[in-house]
Amino acid sequence: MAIRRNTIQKQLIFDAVVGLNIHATAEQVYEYIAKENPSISKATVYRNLAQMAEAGELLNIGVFYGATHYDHNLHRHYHFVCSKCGSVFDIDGDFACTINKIKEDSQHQITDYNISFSGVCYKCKGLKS
Amino acid sequence: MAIRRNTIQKQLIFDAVVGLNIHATAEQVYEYIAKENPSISKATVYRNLAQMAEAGELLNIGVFYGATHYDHNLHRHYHFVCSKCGSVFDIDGDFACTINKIKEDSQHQITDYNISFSGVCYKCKGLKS
DNA sequence: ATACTATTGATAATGATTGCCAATAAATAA
DNA sequence: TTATTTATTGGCAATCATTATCAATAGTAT
Repeated sequence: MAIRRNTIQKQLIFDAVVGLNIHATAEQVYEYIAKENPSISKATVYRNLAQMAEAGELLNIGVFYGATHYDHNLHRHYHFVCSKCGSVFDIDGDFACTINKIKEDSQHQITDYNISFSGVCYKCKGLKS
Repeated sequence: MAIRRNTIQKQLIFDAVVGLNIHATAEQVYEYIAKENPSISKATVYRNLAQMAEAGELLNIGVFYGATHYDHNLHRHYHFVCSKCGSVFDIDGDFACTINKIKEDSQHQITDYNISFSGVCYKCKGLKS
C-alpha cells in the first residue's frame, strides 16, 4: 500500500482507544470523539481502526460475537467477555510453549492466534438471573 | 425454556452440518438443505443452529470475523482460519493445564474458552499474492 | 381426536461494516 | 511559497449477518 498520512482524525481515534481504555468498539470510539468533534465520519473511525490494527498499532481483540473491539495494550495477553454485561477484561497466562509446538507441527503457516474466555464477570456473579 | 420438539427441519439442519463437514455457516447449511427442500426458511436455520449450540449438540466455533461457523465435532479442539481462502481447519493441542490454572486464579466465573489460529493454509501457501 | 403451544416460513428490521465518490488536505517537489 | 499529487475524509447508500415479528402450522400430551 501507499504512504500513510498523518491526520488529526487518526490521532483522535488512537487517543480515543487509549482514553476510553475499555477495549472499545468503533461505535464507542465514534461517540467519544463526536462529543468534541461532531463532524468526524463513522466511516473514518472504522477505516482507521482497521488500518491501525493491520499496522500493529492497535490490537483487534478476537471477541467472537457482536462488534469488533480494539485494544491499545499490545503485549501478549488474553480476554474475558462477560455473557451478561458484555464487558471485556484482560486475562494473563502463558501459552507460549504449547503454541510454539503447535506452530512447529502444523502444515499451515500460523501467524497469529487468539485466546478468549467467556463466562460471568466478578461484577455480574452476584446478580440474580 | 420449554420442551424442545423434534421437527424434520431440526434433523435436516443437524444432518447438513455433519454432511457438509466443513465447519459450515448458517448460509451454507441453508443452501445445502434448500437444494432438496427449497421451502425451508433461513430463519429456521439460524434459530436451530443457535439453539443446538446452546444445547451443546453443535459447537459454535469462535472464529472472529464474518459469519458464525458450526462444528459437529464436540471433542475439545481448536481451529485455524486461512486469511486467504477463509477455510477453517482443525488444530489439536493441549492447553488444559494452563487453562485450569487461569480458571482457578480468575476473579471471574470462566465457563468457556476459545482458541483460534490464523495465517495462510497449506493450500494457499504456494499461491502468489 | 383435542387442546396446547413450540416451531415454522416469510419478511421486515436491526446492527455492524464496507463501498462509493466528490471534496479536502497531507506530503513532496518546484 | 506555491503547485502538484494522491491519500484521506465525510456523507450516505449498500451489504452482510442476524434477529424480531407474527400468523399459520404441526409436534406432543391427554
